[in-house]
Amino acid sequence: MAKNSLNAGDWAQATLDAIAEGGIEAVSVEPLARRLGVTKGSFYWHFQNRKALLQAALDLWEQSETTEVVRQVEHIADPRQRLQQVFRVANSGFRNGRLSGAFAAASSDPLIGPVVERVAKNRLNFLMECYSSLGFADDEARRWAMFAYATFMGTLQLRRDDANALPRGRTMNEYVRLCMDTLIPPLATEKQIAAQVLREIG
Amino acid sequence: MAKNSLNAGDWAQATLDAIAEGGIEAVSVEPLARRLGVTKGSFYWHFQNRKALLQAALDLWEQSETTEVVRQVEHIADPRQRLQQVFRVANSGFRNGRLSGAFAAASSDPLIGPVVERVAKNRLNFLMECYSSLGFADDEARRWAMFAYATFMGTLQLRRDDANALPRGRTMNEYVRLCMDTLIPPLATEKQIAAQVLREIG
DNA sequence: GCTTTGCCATACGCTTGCGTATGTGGTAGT
DNA sequence: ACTACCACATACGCAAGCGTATGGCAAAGC
Repeated sequence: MAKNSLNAGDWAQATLDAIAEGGIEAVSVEPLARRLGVTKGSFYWHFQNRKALLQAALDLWEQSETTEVVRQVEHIADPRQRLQQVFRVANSGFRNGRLSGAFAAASSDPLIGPVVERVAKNRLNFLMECYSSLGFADDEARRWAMFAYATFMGTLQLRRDDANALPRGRTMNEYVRLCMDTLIPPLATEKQIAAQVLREIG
Repeated sequence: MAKNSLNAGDWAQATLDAIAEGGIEAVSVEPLARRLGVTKGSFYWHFQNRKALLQAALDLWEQSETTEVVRQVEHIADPRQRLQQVFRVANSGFRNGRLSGAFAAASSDPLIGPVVERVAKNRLNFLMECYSSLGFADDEARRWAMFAYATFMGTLQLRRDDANALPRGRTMNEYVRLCMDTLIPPLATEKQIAAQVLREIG
């Protein structure tokens, strides 16, 4: 038995690819089988039904969206640089953006909704810890984390909505820099000083 | 002939409702007919086929997402207050958020993609004009507009992903205030003054 | 070499939804 | 009252997709 035969993981990966292209409605057994060069007989050997396939794809996505992404940035000690890396990782890969959008749009599905909610909570908690490490109090860190999370997700959606609106290269770098400079703010004390100084000037 | 009979607009509205609940795959003739208390015979009297219905729903959405929203805020002269109102309007209505998400997730559809792109361009241009009115140069206004647009859309998605993450009431107001205070920045000259003062202090 | 097991192909019935063709009741006009 | 027409309902054929049942074949084990 060489590696020319498929396993459940191959099906789950192909399912994620299909979802990224065509949304949740693309999770259909026979088209996926044609895509993989086999027939339904193969599928119903590895999975009990369509629902089990969707569950496997969801597990795979949740895994790679938490463990994998966090692992790429946890080695960075400085919270500022870590946040920057999160932003870059979150915006790398057209596929991941479309996957997030597809799952979010289908969150009314009782199988998908809880997973989307857990992933969102995890990412929010991670961002919150970053801002806590920057010295913010809990409630303030939570607000900034939500703000940053919204901007990250919105940037992905902006790329999906109008690919030309987010240009590559220099202009994109300037946009990223603006977001990062704004989303990694001076600490509250520094801000108060600046505000006071501005008042004295004005 | 009283008003107990349907017209094309009723079908388009019901289609938008269905999309907000179940995504694009919910645009199916017979379930929609059952939802409206009629049969397919009614549908194929008002529309040529399913594609025409989707087109009508898209037209209706594009109309209400540009003309309608812009009309709610264009009477506000002050750019700062106008941006605040845009943020509040964009975040009002759970249905509109789910509609945007559903259409964005299905932007690979050749019928949907161009509409989504036009709507995104329109909203971006409107935000750009707001920032231009605040005194920003074109390229800087464009960056801030993209930033604000991403945050608006991301906040909507955050509400969809995890409804509990965006609390109502006081905490929500503080979040909105943080976003607005940050997204409506001091002008470049004021910022430079503040930065210089901070350097002198530090 | 014979059987077993893993992996898949083929064939079938069933449901859902699309599109069409045609029937049908109520209303408006005359 | 008779007709015409609007806004459906009904009935049909068709295709796609799900799930099942069964056949087949190559490698592995003994």
